[in-house]
Amino acid sequence: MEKVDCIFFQLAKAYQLGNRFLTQRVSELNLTSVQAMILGFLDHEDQVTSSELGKRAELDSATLTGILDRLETAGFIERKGNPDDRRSIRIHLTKQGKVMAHEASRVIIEANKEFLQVLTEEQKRDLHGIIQTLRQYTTRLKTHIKHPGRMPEKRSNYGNHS
Amino acid sequence: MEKVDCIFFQLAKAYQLGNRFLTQRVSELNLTSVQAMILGFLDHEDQVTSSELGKRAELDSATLTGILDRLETAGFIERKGNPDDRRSIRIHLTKQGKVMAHEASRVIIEANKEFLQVLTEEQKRDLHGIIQTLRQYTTRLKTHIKHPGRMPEKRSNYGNHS
DNA sequence: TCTATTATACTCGTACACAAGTTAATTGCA
DNA sequence: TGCAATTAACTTGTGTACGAGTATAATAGA
Repeated sequence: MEKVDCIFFQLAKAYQLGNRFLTQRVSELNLTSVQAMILGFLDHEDQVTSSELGKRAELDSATLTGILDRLETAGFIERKGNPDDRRSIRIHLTKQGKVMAHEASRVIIEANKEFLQVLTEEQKRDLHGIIQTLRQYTTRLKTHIKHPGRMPEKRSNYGNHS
Repeated sequence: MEKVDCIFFQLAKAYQLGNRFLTQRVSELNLTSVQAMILGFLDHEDQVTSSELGKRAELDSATLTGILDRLETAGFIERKGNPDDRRSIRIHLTKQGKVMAHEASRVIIEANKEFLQVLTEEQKRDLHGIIQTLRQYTTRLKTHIKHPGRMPEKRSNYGNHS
């Protein structure tokens, strides 16, 4: 198996290429690529809960917590408690966070165009369709979403702390 | 910018999807996806230097060092000094490393086929071509390969250890 | 020859991805 | 109503990506 024929290798390198590209573009804003994308989501809609944002960004809650920590430390977002559901939080952009989110969106759109400019319109459509197909079909085989049932059978002494 | 139209987002999720898929397949060997691929490279050609392997796997030397550490700890490879060039090392598979490398190759090939089975032959060719195009053209804009020249001008006191 | 440069492999620090597990709050159901 | 199951957010630990910097060895040029 040559690496050229290995889809996992090729996807990894394509991702890394895109990620380095975007990372460089947003580095002028002192953001990472992921932070910029999260701000982009928030630019589109503010005041969401962490789990809602996680669903949209398709991020693990552990990963998202870390990203939000850094965005909060940087002063771009704030976490606010939700009186309606005291488990959840609301994420909202600060004043400078709004400015930064708007800038991030702009840079991402720009980078997107530039990154794809080597492809023909047909190739762009093809790539879009192929990724959609892969994601739709393959997600069922192994998702990152927790399986609700089918745990490896613990019965009696579960939670037995004596 | 909807996330569907963001190539960076789509590439990231496609990669993560493939990576989770392969990770699950090679987990029966107690390997990570990257470890399996490195063993796959070594299955193809043994006794290479770290930098040579890094070039083939297109990995940063810092990243590769860590991966080799874990493969060495697991007993699959050994690092041997090279008398011809005392800076470099030779990586070679141990006895059980050879077995594992062969198994890893097998599982990767199998997983590759299964992962791509939802695509038509034409889509596979398209995807291949698109990724090649992106990687060839875009690599020039920002590579992870060190620029040999053009360092930010250090002159006199380089290596001045007094 | 001797010094500046380059190459090899390494360490360190930061950021993500993700599995697993925790705590507290909410919901569902008998 | 009361308890089990679920949910929200977080923590912990491991692995990977990568920028930056280090020590040692090899090499090229004056």
